[in-house]
Amino acid sequence: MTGTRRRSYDEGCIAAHALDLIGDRWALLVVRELLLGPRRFSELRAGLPGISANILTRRLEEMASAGLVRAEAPGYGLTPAGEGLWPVLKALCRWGGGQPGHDPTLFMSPTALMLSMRAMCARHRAGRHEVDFVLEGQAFTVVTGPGSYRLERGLAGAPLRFEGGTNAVAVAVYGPLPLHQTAAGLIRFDGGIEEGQAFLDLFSLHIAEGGAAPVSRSG
Amino acid sequence: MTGTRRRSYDEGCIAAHALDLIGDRWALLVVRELLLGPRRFSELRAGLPGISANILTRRLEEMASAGLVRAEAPGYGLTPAGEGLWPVLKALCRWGGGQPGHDPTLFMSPTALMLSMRAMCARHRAGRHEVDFVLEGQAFTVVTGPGSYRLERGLAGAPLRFEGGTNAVAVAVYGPLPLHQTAAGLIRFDGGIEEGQAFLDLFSLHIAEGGAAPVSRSG
DNA sequence: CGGCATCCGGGAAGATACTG
DNA sequence: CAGTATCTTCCCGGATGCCG
Repeated sequence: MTGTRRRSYDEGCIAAHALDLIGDRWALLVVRELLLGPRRFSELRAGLPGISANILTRRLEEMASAGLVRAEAPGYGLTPAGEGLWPVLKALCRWGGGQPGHDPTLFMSPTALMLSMRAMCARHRAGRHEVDFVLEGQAFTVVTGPGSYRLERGLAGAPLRFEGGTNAVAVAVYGPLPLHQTAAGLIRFDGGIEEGQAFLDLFSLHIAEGGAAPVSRSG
Repeated sequence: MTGTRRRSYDEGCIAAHALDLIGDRWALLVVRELLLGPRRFSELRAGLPGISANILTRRLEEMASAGLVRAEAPGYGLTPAGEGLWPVLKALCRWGGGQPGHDPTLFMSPTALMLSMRAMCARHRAGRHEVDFVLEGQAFTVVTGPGSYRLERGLAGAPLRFEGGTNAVAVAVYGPLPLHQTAAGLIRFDGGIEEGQAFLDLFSLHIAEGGAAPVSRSG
């Protein structure tokens, strides 16, 4: 049987309502894995190695009945409501990047890294860059510009290209080492190293607070 | 004693890390109740009627050891890390407001309503308004301006003033009726009804994506 | 193999009663 | 007022098995 009546906060607060819909364990991480396009059941499992199959099945059912996910041709995709969760995930990334206890050596899915970069990019000072990524065989393209950030699956034959394990590329992006010291090791970098460094300099796990007003007063 | 080892997603993803810290049930709602200043244990319970005392105790302990909450003079307050969660809560509000199934007749805490308004205000087209609120005895002051929104506890003797039950005021703010039809009933409104309507027109549960202005319901 | 159903153990959530 | 103690309920998560 379906759970008939799911656990609810029973509040009129819209944040509580949101948490009624996507507050269950794994739910937002499933959204994360689907944000760049539909995925098959096994691909979802590969991106969420900690989830067990029956929990993923249950989550997908619940999220489908909540209107966030729908079964598609060979797998599952987000509905527009599900895609609307990107700002939530982005806010989580920007907050979580500043919190201690983060262990970048733990498993990271290619989608998770690419989305975290979209969340953490200082796009207001971004020049135009076209960058291809190949992370454990999965291809992505990033195009930055002043105030804009485009991220898609697939390759574009961009002048810059990173390839390697997701965690290794994450170290290149967020770690302290300059690109010319990183590239030789676990990842492969193609393109101009100066522009590659300029691109990587856009990303930091610790977001500058925006400068003006404290968060508690405005926002 | 402490839970020794808390459940974790064991991922390097920073969103997963964030959820490790504030993904537990009730955690973000506790943050919500504390965002406008410290609260006593009983005040937290009053703002979260669905939580039981032992769960609240446990959550506060865990959130304290995660560095989000600290025991203060008579109760509990947020640390800077905890206050940094406002963008997450704001994103949840803005997403949840557009999701079906929301029941505004359910319990709503004064803090929840005031924060939801800060999240949903179309502040880019806000004129300057000073508004006092008294919700079930709790006082708040809102000052809007173009692009700004200040919200604090306490009264400022503002020219506009709403008083009443939280849910009734929420209906006035988000509901379809114009102020002159609402005010007579469950809530009390003091001040110029035109300016009051202009103020209320800033708020909608459904955020227009590109910033297009929702239809005014004053006419 | 991909997807889903079922059974079971452990642990968190939840209700209630009680204590300093 | 601010929790603690205890009991029950339910969800999570692992293992297994069924069916396409």
